[in-house]
Amino acid sequence: MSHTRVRFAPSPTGPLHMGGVRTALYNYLFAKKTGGKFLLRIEDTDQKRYVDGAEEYIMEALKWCGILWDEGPDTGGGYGPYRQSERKDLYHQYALQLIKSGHAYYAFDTPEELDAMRKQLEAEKGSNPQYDSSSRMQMRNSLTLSDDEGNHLLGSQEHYVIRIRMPEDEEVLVNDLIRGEVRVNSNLLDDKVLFKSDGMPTYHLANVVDDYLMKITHVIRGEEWLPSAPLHVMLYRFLGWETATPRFAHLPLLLKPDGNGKLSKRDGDRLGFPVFPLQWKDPNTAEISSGYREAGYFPEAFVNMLALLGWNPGTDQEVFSMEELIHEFSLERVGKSGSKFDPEKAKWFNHQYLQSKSIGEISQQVAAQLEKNGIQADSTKIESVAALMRQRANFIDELCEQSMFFFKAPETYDPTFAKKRWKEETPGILNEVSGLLKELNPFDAQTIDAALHHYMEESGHGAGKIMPGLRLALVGSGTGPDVKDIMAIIGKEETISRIEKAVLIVSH
RNA sequence: GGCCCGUUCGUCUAGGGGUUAGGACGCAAGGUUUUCAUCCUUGUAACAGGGGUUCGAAUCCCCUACGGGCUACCA
Repeated sequence: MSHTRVRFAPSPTGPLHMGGVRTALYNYLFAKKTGGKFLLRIEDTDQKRYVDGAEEYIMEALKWCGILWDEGPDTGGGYGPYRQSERKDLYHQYALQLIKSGHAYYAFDTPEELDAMRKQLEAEKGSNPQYDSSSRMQMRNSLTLSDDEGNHLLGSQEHYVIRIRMPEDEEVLVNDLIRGEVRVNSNLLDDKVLFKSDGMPTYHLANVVDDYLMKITHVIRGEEWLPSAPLHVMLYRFLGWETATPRFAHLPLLLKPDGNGKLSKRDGDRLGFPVFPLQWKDPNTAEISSGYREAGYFPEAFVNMLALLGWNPGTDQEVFSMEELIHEFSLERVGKSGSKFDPEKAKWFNHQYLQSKSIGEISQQVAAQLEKNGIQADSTKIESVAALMRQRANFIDELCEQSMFFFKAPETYDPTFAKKRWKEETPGILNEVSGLLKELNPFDAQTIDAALHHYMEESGHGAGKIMPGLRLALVGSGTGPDVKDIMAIIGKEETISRIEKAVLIVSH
């Protein structure tokens, strides 16, 4: 059995959509699972739509996700170049080959003529105007023109395209790994342009030629390509590569969380979640689109979430490392129907990873985030805070936000909580507690806890009389972890000082 | 309009003739005897509709409805 070779072939027309990332991921998983190669090929045959920085963005995004290619524009490989614009000279000969074998022809129709044809056909037939076997003989092409005329036009620098000559009434079979056999009659297929007047191939020709030359064994791509798959099958046949036709797998689409339709950038803006892996700034409009990386997602969580959107292992397991995904993945377990993206579940995945990462790694990121907010602290303290606070958060920045009081004494006190829990006797109690805390040594959570309980017994005050006041003094609000843990982390001096300050301020 | 693909809790999904239709997210209630979270427990909720096939259909077939994709000298 020959080695599997799959490719991800994005077009550098902008940032990579998360649906595109998922396509890349499934290709990658399939390649690694089967011990094959994963290649990255840039499909930049449309120079009009080329966007500066898009190619770099795609590569950076894939790398961030840990989706690494074995062959690609930067890494090279035995089948390069991996940018279609650099393969430009390759394609013409195959178009020519098709013309010679009678499977393609030159067409000279101008855009205006094509437009007129469509309008006329629409009027005549009521619908479905196509450049196909039924209409091609009414157009200006090498089939209808005399050889002399045709040659003259070709020689006179007149713009022309090369179209496939779709045969009449033939059944075209696409064998799809996900959907089974899809049959289409060739009468429904039109004479698609294969070679454009600008000297570039269209996607259809280029992807078939490159897949063949790059020895691609499996084409795993989005469902939007299913309608043109029969055309690609025909191309393999006409080029004489029928036995080398790759297996196809058309992936279901990623849908918007509400309503219908595929997930778009608009939905992200509207519902407040990123649809791109990385932040992107449009070089033309300067418009900024948010990314998962900048939103605080771990790449592992992002990838994990994406993997489960359309694929499942058939077990209850939901958290997967990349290694596990590679081990478990199979195209057979990819679903057929589109998946609505659920931003809430995405957060849940990040929460899972925030819990399972090492304290060291979490602390490092917390420290970096704190520094951005102008806070420096020693790593031991940050580690304690991270360990105590991470289970309450989904993201690093959320963790930091909720942990600010560890590093800065409260300047205001939540009035609602104060009104409810700060009683007349509270200052007195807090003064007693603070006096007691002064004597504690060591000042750790266990000792503090014991002292607090001892005080409760002695004084007869219940926890409800003591704790809320302490919390307000330490945090400034009614939220947070156990007060004894807070005290232990901020230390004796700071604890005493915050209590004294609160006693002074909260009671007015 | 035409062609193609699809349809199980609100969402992601398991299920491949016989199940109390399972899990997860979300939501709700209770618990962890200070809060807010986390966490644990419980609950909530689905086979689009109609015909077949069969002793028996979520599972197989057909039709309808609905949804989506494609229908460029874009990918």
